[in-house]
Amino acid sequence: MATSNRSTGEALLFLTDEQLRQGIEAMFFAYRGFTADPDRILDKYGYGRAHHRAIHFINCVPGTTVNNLLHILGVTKQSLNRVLRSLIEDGLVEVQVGQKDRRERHLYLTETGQSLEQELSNAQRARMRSAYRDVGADAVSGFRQVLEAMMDPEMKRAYWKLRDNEGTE
Amino acid sequence: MATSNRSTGEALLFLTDEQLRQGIEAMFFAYRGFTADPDRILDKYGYGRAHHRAIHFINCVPGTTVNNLLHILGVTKQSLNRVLRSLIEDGLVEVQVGQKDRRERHLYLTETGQSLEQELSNAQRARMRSAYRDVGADAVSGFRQVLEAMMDPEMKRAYWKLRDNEGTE
DNA sequence: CATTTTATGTCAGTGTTGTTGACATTCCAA
DNA sequence: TTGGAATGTCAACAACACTGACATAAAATG
Repeated sequence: MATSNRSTGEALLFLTDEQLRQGIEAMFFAYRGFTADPDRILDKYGYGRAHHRAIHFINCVPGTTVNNLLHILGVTKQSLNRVLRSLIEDGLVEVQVGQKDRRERHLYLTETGQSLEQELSNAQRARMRSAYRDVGADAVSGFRQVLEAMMDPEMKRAYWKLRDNEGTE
Repeated sequence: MATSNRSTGEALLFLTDEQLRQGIEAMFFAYRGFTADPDRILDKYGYGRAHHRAIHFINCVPGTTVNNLLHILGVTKQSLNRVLRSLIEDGLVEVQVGQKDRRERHLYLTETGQSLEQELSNAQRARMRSAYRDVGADAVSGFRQVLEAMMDPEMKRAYWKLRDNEGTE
């Protein structure tokens, strides 16, 4: 494997097993940093990462249904339900029964929920902004390209759908 | 916050809250892709991500001690011990009492362990290689720069220490 | 040599987050 | 109207992280 990479010449040196291994480890350590700040905040309120993800995407797509959220987050409805229940009980998330289809539950952040979302995303953005600023626009563009190329096709669709929502609403 | 970004002019458009939010979501979805292939393999053997991480770094630094691994992985010894015990029982990891300091346990992959490590890292590298190839060397360089800038300083040291080990051994 | 520190391992208990299984509700179509 | 599909809820369980307490062994220090 390594030799076949090398045999293709210097132009593809960035595809050696060693380079790929370093990329894998960089992802591992960077993701730890990526979640570290929100984790500390969530701890204060007795929440975990699952709560953060739910809050993030409800804020991103207000009025989304449970089923919709399920697919974005990639967990079972039962797992999501536990998280949602505590967020609803604590008054961070509001539920509206669907008007067209009364099986559906539409989810919204309350003011309290929005306030926590702000606290979380401010912290996460601060780290991201600092990293972006350190490396410059070109590196950021490369970063985004690689991440997108690493996603499962299904996740890529979810990712673009979110970006489209943001653009049209 | 958003307005303060915009007021700095077009040169820093990549630092808008919206750009940062997209970066955050890209990290989330990409990390899911990043772990998806190994997760499927681990499932076959009844292992989880914790086992993968241990196997990866034992393979990377053969003879590492438990304490060393603890710091790299950022988990408690109780948590790591549960994972190591099952890997040792199943004959994937071998333990050698330290010769200089007999309190230390040095960890090595057995042949079986190396074989699983190969299976896992081949799958993970395949996705990484495909992503790298899609976007080219420049984008990969940017990717690596941003990841490194996102790490906690302590993690950055661990990351570089691993890269140095690889270079000198 | 006595004491302290370090490295490791274990037991018990807890919390978050994922899973399945069972079940209720609602909608729609045959 | 009856049966199936979609949606959501409740209960029980498993994986894996955590803390705290404790045991052992060996190195380091006085």
